[in-house]
Amino acid sequence: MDLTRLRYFQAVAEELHFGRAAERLHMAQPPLSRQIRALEQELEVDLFERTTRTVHLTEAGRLLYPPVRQLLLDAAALERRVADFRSGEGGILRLGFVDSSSYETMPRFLRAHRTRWPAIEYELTSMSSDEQLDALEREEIDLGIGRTLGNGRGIHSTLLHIERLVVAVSADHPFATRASIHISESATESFIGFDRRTSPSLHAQLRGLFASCDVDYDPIIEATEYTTILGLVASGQGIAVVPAGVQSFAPANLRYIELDDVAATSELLLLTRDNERSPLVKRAIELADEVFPG
Amino acid sequence: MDLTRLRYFQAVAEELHFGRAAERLHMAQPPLSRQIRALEQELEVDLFERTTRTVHLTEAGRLLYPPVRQLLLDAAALERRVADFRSGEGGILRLGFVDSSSYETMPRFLRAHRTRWPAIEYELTSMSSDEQLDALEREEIDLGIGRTLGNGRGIHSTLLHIERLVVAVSADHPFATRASIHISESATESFIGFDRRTSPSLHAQLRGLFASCDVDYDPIIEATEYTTILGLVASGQGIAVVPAGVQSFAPANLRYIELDDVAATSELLLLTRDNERSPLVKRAIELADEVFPG
DNA sequence: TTAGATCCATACCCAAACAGTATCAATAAG
DNA sequence: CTTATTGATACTGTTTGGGTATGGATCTAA
Repeated sequence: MDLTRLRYFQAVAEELHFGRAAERLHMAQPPLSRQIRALEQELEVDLFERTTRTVHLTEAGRLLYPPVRQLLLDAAALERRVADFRSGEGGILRLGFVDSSSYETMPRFLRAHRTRWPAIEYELTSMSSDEQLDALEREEIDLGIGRTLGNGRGIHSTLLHIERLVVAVSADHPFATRASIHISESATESFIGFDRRTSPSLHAQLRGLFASCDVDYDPIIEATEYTTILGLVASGQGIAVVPAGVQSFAPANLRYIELDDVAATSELLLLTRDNERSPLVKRAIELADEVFPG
Repeated sequence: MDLTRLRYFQAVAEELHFGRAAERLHMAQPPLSRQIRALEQELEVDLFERTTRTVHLTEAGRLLYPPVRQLLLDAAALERRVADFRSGEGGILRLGFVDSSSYETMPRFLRAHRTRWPAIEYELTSMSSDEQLDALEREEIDLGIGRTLGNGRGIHSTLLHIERLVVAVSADHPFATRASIHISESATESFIGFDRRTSPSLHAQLRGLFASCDVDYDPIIEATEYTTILGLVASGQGIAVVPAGVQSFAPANLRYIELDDVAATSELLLLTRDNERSPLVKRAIELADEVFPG
């Protein structure tokens, strides 16, 4: 079965006249008649009932016309898709993002991007910052939203947002009534943290921050999603240090406490390959500069 | 754009190896390579990035793969559709039915038919019995559910159901408290009836029935749908003689009264062309005999 | 009734498309 | 440095598809 023949079928089915259909298809009538015959023999059903004066659809023809029409429309859509891609209006962006960005920054970026380029499609994968750097190198993603600079690995980064770190505690924890605490006060706490194997650089960053206040940051439970971490915190199994962005995830018995320490921040970065040549990615970086100034 | 080339594209995209893809397509590798090149030139985009050792999809290739796969699945579905038709399991039945059958008999017939032949599609058109006879002759429908025999017009009929005629009156009408009446009692009533231009034979039938009791049946309002007629009756603008089947349509202030006259019946018939050769229609008649015995 | 017009089908021809074989060029592995 | 692997190229024979000319059937009009 061949799209050309289906196009011929559609034309004849709509005109119910071989001459006019041939004209519409910019061809002569005899080859059109022959192709329709060939299609009928291929399918082993008659599609038209013809006398020398009239043409009309058989039951099989009526049965086939609607889906054939749809198939041809879909094929045309496919061609438009290619045209969109060539014009730079379409394409596919593979975006990796850290789970903690999925509450604020990632949706905000995506919304702005979709508004500007509605024909572009996305392949979204949640992954840690370290996984993003690997995935960028292996060309498995085009864009990352993460927290780790990829210096010396051919990774370009654009600052999206400097976030405060906050402490998540359950509602019945002594800290819950405080407006803020110092890191040094948390020396005796049990921590719940992001999985250190998945995200070693995040772990190292927090460990360094806490060490500067003489606190040993060594989570007793680790998870790979913030909903898991915060659920464990809410059930009173420990406290967690998290980026401020996740605060929009607010179950009933969970409280977020500020950290007084000036250094308690984390940067969300837009990560791309240094040698990126895709205009889609370049324009995405420019858009990020507009949407997240400073 | 050609389905064959899209099939080649799909094979290479899935195998990521020209040799294996060619094998899968039962062809030699060189023509496959050439066809892929031709497709790329036709679309003016590169679909694969190839070295002499590796093949992988470009962005355009990734963008195209899912819809191409879908298009090929749709094309395969089209072929199955034809196969279903040839095997007699599929097809399209154009069914005309009188509005009054749409409350009981038509749905019952359709349910039985769909259960037996799930791959068959339907084109349902509400039309009067007389319109059905015309439509059958003009081959615009294959099957009719109506009340008029098409004797001498090459129409075959199968009895589905003998229905009592009943009288619909509004709740505050004198007849409303009666269990039954005689036609002769309705001599002074205003009638609301089915449009006589649309359905002359139904009008003639009722007129004849009432004349045998010396009542002049001459509706003052006529409509082409029973919901309209019964709405007007419910609002007290007259009474109507209707087949018992419509009683399942029961608004609050509407009452149905039996007719004592023995002749007050109407037959629902399955109408087909006498010279019908379609096995679909023949089997539909057989099914009707099973589902509506007697 | 007949001449003309209309319309789909058939016959024949040529050009373009396509698949096969043989072979080349580039790269990776030992 | 040799060998195996893999995609690209060159060349050839066959198939496919479209064009022109024409035939045969049917409807219309004089």
